[in-house]
Amino acid sequence: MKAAKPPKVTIRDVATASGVHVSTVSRALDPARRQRISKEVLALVEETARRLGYQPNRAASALRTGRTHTIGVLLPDITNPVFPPILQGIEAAAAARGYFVFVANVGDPQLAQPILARMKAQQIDGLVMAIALREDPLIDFVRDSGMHAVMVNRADESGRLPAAVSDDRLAMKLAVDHLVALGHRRIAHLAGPQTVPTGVGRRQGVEQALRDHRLPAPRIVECDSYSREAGQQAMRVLLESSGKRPEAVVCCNDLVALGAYDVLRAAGLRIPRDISITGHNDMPLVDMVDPPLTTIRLPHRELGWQAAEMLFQAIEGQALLASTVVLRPELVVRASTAAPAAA
Amino acid sequence: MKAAKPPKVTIRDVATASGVHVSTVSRALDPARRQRISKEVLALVEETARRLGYQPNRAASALRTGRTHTIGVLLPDITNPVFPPILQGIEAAAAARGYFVFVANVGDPQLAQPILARMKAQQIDGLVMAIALREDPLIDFVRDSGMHAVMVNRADESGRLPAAVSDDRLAMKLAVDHLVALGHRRIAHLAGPQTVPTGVGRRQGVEQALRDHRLPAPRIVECDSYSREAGQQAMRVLLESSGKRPEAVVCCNDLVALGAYDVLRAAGLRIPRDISITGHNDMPLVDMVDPPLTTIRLPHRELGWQAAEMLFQAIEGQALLASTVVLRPELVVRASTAAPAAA
DNA sequence: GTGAAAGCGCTAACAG
DNA sequence: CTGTTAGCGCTTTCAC
Repeated sequence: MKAAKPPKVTIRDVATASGVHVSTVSRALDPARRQRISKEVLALVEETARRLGYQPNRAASALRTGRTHTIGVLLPDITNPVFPPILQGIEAAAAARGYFVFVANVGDPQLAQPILARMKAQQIDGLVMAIALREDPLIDFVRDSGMHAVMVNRADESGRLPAAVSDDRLAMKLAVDHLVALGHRRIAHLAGPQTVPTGVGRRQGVEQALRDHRLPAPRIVECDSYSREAGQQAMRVLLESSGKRPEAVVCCNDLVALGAYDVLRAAGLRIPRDISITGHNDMPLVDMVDPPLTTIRLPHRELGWQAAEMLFQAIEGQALLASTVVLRPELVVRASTAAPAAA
Repeated sequence: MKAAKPPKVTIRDVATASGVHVSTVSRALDPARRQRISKEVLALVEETARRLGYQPNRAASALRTGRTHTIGVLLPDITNPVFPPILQGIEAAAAARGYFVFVANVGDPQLAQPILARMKAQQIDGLVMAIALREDPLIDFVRDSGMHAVMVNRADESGRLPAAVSDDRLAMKLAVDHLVALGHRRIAHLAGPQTVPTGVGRRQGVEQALRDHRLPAPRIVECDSYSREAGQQAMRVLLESSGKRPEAVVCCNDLVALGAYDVLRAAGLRIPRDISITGHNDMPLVDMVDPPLTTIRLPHRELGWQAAEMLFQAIEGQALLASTVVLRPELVVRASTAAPAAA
């Protein structure tokens, strides 16, 4: 039992009600060119539009102009806490420009292409991609489809698409510098999957930072994924490997660091007394774990905002100011790092 | 420098290429009525459509039919970890039916109405609302606008809109039963804001469960919001109030419980030795805090899925199977609860 | 089972 | 500055 359905009021109704032609109404209601309308008519039209409760029909305008004021966002997993703030940033930028955002979770990479096809059918004006592996053919597919697109969080190394990313190398340098300043020398790295740009970038960041300090190259164990389980497994491998135990471990992200926590605790080692640990992302609640995690905070929301802004620039035909925006991460020192026990 | 823009292929192109009329193509490509087309023509049309790379233009079909295959979702804050799984559920249900989802963060309740107006302009087919206070006029606004809408996570007590919710009373009963079984008698409750349905429901759940055990009514402190800060403040009030210290505290959600942790730790009290704590939501990482939090797990993803399914039923004109779907929460016992130290 | 024709609501030339 | 006209791509009567 719905209430009386509100009678759809169109631009035509507004036109007849205010005694002008539809095209005049169309112009009056478009901010971009209401200036070409006389003050009186403008006021009249706006008034009657409000009075009648006129709501423009975007579907009609989309059909005519080919622009829907809609963008798509492809995420691997909205449940992963790095993505909500990114999405929030995108959404905020979109709202500020009068755009809406379609979100699609692309759990299985296989689904990306069909989802993209459906988004094209919906006539999206542009696309923000937070997925894409290294050398992903999807990027070519997107470019060839002639769609405006940008990447966020994961850079496109080949530069085929604009991107907004955090500086992975700097992030790892911040972690290493901190550990070195505390007096650590034997530093290991639990690296992210080397199939993904961030995995590579962070590993290189650790390596470079250690070189800069003229310290030996880190022992590196690669994780299968950015998960706690993968972190556990990698930490186990690290502990079981020969040689002296590292004094500190730089982890590719917080979940992996927490996986390392699990294994170290099970092995009877204390953090940070026996070993220091750093993460990356500053996920919610990592300040509540035991011990609170020293990590790298990323400007996730800002990343989303910037990516969306770049996209809108492209959509609106302006020259892009930059093809890659790199934002600065920040070190957050907590209790999982300390000077080594024995000098 | 874009690649050559792909020439838009329309239904008309498919028609001429296959030597039939556009309306035939239209029918052939619509699953609902391709049956009225002869096998040969059907095959021919499908083949040429594929060959030309035809993509239907949803904007055109939307203009004609008034259906966009698009729904809107209003969230208070996607950054709050309860919402991503809900959104994921909604999105999955939508994708399964060929719909897309507009997400809007409604940080300030004042923004809800303008956002809604814009969504209407976009011709959304329906709306999932995860916002709405008790007695929220927004609900009337939505109903009066003649839009299909459902609520998720927060119920509409007045029954004006269908809803998918978790059973708040049962959730609190599970927590109380657990604490009573451990031997606790003096149980307090840090309640959620009583302006919000969940805040009221959970409080009533605690009260009822204690009555069921013939135990005294709980001491109750109301939190300003579902945040850690509010939890700290409420716990401080509880500790400073007169009377014997409670043996256990049932918190309205995990963040509030973690706020309680902060204050108890600062006061030199140990959990669970001196006091037991329970949460609600089973947020990511609450199993990693010190001590791991006993809490209530909600079927968030399922909630989103069910809400979306109800919405689609309404959109597609079927009678709703239920006006409120209530799903079962589940107790997750960890280390923040234990028998009281002294019997 | 298929074709013809009209039109959803809006915008973009082109006149005046 | 405003009106006229045409049509975006699709669905849907209504004929045949």
